Amino acid sequence: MAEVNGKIRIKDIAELAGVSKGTVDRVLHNRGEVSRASREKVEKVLEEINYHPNIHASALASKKRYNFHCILPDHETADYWAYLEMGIEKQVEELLDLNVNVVIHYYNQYDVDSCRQVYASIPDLKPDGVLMSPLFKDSSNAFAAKLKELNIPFVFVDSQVEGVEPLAYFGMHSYQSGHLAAKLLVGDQYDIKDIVMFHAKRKGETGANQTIQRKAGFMAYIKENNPDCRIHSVGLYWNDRDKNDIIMDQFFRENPGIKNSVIFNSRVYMVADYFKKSAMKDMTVLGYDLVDRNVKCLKNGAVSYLIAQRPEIQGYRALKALAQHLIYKQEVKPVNYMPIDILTAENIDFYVNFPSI
Amino acid sequence: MAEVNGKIRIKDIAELAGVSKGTVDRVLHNRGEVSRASREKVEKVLEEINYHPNIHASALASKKRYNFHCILPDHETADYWAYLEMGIEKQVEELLDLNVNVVIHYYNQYDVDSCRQVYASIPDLKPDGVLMSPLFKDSSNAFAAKLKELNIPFVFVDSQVEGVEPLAYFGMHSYQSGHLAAKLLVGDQYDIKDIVMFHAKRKGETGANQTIQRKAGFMAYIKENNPDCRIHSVGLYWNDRDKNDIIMDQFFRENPGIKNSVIFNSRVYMVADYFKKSAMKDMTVLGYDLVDRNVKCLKNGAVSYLIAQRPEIQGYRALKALAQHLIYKQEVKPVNYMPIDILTAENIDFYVNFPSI
DNA sequence: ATTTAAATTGTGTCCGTACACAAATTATAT
DNA sequence: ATATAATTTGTGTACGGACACAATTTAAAT
Repeated sequence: MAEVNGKIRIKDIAELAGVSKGTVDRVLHNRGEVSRASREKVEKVLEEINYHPNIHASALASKKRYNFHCILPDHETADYWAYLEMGIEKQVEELLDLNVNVVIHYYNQYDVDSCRQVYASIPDLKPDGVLMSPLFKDSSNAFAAKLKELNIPFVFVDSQVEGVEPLAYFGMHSYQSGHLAAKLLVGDQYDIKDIVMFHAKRKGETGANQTIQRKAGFMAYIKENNPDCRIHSVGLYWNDRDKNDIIMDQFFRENPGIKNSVIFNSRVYMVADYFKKSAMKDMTVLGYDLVDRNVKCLKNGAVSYLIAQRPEIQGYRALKALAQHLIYKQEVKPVNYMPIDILTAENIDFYVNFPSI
Repeated sequence: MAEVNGKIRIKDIAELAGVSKGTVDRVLHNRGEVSRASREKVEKVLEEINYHPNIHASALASKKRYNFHCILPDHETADYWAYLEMGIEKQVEELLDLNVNVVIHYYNQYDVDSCRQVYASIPDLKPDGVLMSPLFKDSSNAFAAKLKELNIPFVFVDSQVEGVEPLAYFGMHSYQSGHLAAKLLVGDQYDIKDIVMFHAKRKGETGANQTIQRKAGFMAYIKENNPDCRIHSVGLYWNDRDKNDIIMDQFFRENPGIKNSVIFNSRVYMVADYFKKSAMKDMTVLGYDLVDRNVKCLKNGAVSYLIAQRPEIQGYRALKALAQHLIYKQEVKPVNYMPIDILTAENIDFYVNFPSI
């Protein structure tokens, strides 16, 4: 039998220390001048008792106002970013009564300029904190440096960029997730000698950083655990299905018998659809992220494994990190790698149905 | 760019409706008598604006006191129940300033009587809510009925018992987790023709309910997807390592070449240790729950897969469910199946290092 | 029409903290 | 020693809602 309690308030501390509650307040929050004698009296009492401020009273009385700004790629409903944003919204609800105002800004993830434009508009808004997904490496780096200069704390979600330290990062350890992908796809089935890996044919500054890391982890695992296995790389155009069909037709004509494929992003449903259309049964397909179409493929067997990274929690925690730092003055863990979740037809339902926050 | 705000308080509603804040309060909380005219005026205003009570002010002003009682098996550090209890403690912290007092009672999970004794002691404590792990089916059922009769809401964690509906259940869908275990262990590797399944040789009323379900799901999957596969069942004594060695020695002498084994509880490390000791390499071993020793086995390769069920979150959410029901008067989802997490050497670190709450 | 009871409504205080401001004390200057 | 400034301390109010209690209105009884 264990019990918890103990209610001591500021006025109790004041009484015990023989000072006024104003002085206790000054000691607690390090504001205003306090004579050495008073400070010591209060600190002595604080050491002896264990005081927990009443967060509700504190929140209620606080006169401070905060403005947080979030910068995310524009997105569809029910895709990866939508889930991340849902997490943000959840945290917004909790921050509402803390006088925190949150604004979300969107940029086109295929257009560096749109992103730069958003970045440029932020400083004038005098944010108290910024949450951002630094898809564009260079621009994001420059913006982060600017925020650092302005002394505005910022957090990264989804991906990191080197150069400037954020208050916190929430996202996947991409390299390790590639390792896991390889383990799931071939594991120690040494009879698997060919794997096809699909990737996007894109251009520009666009990140891909995430997928590059994933791929690297994947290849490293294969090299170490199944060195005879060949990895075939095929580039696809996500927005041109007809072209893809031709590319894939040709590839599988030239490489029949390949049964294992992997895609390091959320477009795995496109590949799965192709296999379905081409009546290529018994393919083992692995991809990333729980977007609706992927979930469907997982359930009907067209995709064997999805690797997921709890985007809602990323958004929720990242925004919360700003509040913890600015409002509660708590320490914030700077690097937060998300769990790398493995989803199959057998466990997907419980994953999507369970409210993660 | 999206924004959220809008601060309307009770006194604003009162003003708009032309009544006093007391009346608004009565309408909002359905307490005391309110004339039809007043009620309608207030309700009309409420429909037009969107009022969100300030949870901090509400918590601060509330004069209610609550006593929650939790009933758990006694346990070691860092085992399944310890994690569940950590989740409870986390929630306790959040409930502290809501004037909620939480007491945890322990029983011996191998002794029905100790459990009955705890159950018997609860009603006198006049709990406002109860959280329990109903390992012992019959006794728990009777106790749940008693609580129902006393009109005390209760939640189940870990396992369910039929008969009496709890306010909420948080736990794994055992049957489906067995399915998943089978998929991971044999998947569509049709060359696997033998599997060994270890189970506890125990006696008494003790649940096992969970493991029975897991086993059933496992067998069903094998039967459907790999009907030629034979499942060998071996009973072990968890507290007698020497005896187990003899049993396993004999089994593997009689059945050489079996490479796949499964255990439907957290004692998988015992089996893994045996394999290690007996220099039986390349065994594929699957077990349940993230207890420390299992994690160690997973990392050093002695165990291939662990299936986990987020016990901290079970505890956290279950206790929270009581608060949501009693304090916030919110609806509570009655059945909450936890995600069924798949852990391997490749993703375990991120899982254990990520603070789940 | 009064009185009395019942129903309804309004007022005021408290919860624990933050913070502005006034009061008191101490230091400095003349 | 006194005036003045600087430092330190104490007091009071606001935050928004819960709830006790007083005040008022309406209904019932005589």
